[in-house]
Amino acid sequence: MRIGELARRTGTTERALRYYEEQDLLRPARRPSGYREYVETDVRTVRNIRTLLAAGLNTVTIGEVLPCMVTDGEALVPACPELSTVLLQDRERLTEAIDDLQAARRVLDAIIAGAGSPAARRVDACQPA
DNA sequence: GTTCTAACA
DNA sequence: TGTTAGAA
Repeated sequence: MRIGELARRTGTTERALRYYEEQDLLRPARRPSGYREYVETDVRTVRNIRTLLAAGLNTVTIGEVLPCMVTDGEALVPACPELSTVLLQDRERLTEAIDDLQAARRVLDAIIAGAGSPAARRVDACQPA
């Protein structure tokens, strides 16, 4: 099938599919015309890629993990034992990212709270934006 | 009408 | 990632 059909059947865009190929997540063959030719199993692969992307994994990690994943109906299930460590490591990365964002929010909250102080009365210093 | 590559107010 | 231009 060509890129348009795969995009339709996976709820993605052609742009995304070309990007996945660029990241070596998909290896579609080429027709003499230059058009990409996808196989039936690519439908499932693309769905798995999207699930992993939604889990916050980057394309490099997805490339490593993808071949070790088997789908059980709707669920993606790890098929290799070493996989759990990679996934747990990524979970830590997400936890750190969350901590950083929470710290940023605390700083912003402090600034917002300052809006009520006397120093905030210098309206002449405010630019219309 | 569909896809391709390349590039970015 | 969206979008678009220009070509096949």
